[in-house]
Amino acid sequence: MFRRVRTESVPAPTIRRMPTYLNCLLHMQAKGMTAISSSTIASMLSLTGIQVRKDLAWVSDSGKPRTGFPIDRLINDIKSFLGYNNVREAVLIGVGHLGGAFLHYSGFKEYGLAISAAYDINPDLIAKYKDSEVPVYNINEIEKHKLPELAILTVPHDQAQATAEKLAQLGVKAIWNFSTVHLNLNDAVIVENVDLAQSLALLWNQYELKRLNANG
Amino acid sequence: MFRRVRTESVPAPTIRRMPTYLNCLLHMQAKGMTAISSSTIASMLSLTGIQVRKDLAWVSDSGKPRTGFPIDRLINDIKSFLGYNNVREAVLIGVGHLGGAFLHYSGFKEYGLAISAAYDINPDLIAKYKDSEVPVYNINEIEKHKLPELAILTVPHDQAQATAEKLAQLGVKAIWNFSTVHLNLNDAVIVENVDLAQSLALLWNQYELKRLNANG
DNA sequence: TAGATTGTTAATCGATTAACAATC
DNA sequence: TAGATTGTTAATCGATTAACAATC
Repeated sequence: MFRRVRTESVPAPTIRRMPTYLNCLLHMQAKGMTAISSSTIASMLSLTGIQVRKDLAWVSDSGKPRTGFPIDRLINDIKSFLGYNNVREAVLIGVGHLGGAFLHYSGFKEYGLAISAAYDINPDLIAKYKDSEVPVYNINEIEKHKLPELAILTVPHDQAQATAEKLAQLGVKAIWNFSTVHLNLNDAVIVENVDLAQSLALLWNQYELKRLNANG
Repeated sequence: MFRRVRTESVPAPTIRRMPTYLNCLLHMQAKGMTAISSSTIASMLSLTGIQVRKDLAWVSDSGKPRTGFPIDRLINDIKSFLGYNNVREAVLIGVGHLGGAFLHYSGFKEYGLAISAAYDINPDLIAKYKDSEVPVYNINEIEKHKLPELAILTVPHDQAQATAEKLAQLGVKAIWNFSTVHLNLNDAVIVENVDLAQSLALLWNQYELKRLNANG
């Protein structure tokens, strides 16, 4: 297991590509491969070998001239970098359509993420998940509980800022924000936004560009 | 309505920020404001005035010295850029947890996106949405239907590539890919990936960095 | 050894930031 | 008019790509 002494921090684009590399490697591992070169990875992911090598150098020193990267070890190095080898607990705030889907979604545990409890303000939704494996509490009770440092925020946009402030007050250190609202919080709290509209905007822009080019 | 003659294309980071600007402006509009300066927008979104001005220059020429940007017109210019003023039809492929949430989600229509039909391979899921407003068909029937050019792909990862190939064959030009698989398709098809693991990786990295700094 | 593939150092490219002239 | 705020042109910063030496 490789751990770089982090004087510089890993570039954000590199971090974003890591789960993609991991996925690709798991696929090749399942196929029985034991080693792979950067250029093979690159061609599978529509990248360049240089970029793959530079990215992987941040998290692993397992690359060997001639043979490339040993898949098992590289997978472990990436998982370790991404924190998948430890379990991180999180609370889920809001169990509407999206939050409800997360409550059922078993995939998070592959990312080392475990939802320990969920909260909502709506008694109907709380009742709906009465028999859920993850307990769903009324948000009024949240102050009675010891919270983990990570929260997943899936509340309607008009409640996002107020809820986030309360979470920060209760000791939450990082918020995975699925509302479209930009949260204004103390710098001590890390916020990562997931906004589908951003992704859709990129898709649409490319689509239109291609259409315009095609039609002269 | 402003339309730049696109010789250069809009930078991706700029495109990604557009929905955030729009959201902020809608908020201020609801509060009764009629004009706003780039630096006010910037302070609300933790950006700089310069960046906001440069971004907005791509989609609007409504900025005026002394008074800033007229909110109504700017909103319209951004909506127009993002394609929210027209309706784009899309098919939804896969109605599991995430796809099911999308089927109910009314928010897409604000983005000018309308799900015209959904498909799945699982008869139980098809039956579950028997009375859904959006019809859910068996994917075996998909070839009988005329498809729109946009597809939302929410199938399990082991079916993603094959399904995408079929969609491409049937004339789909753009795929919004929620599976974690990198799709290898003809260049004619645009693919935009949404991978929660990428976002989680960024969150986690920041969290760890801060923790390491705090603990010396 | 020879040669494929790595990691590093330098060059390029693009986005952000700074400086400032234009203008309502 | 004076001054606040815009848009533009230049400088900086960071990521990607290229060139190449190191090495198994």
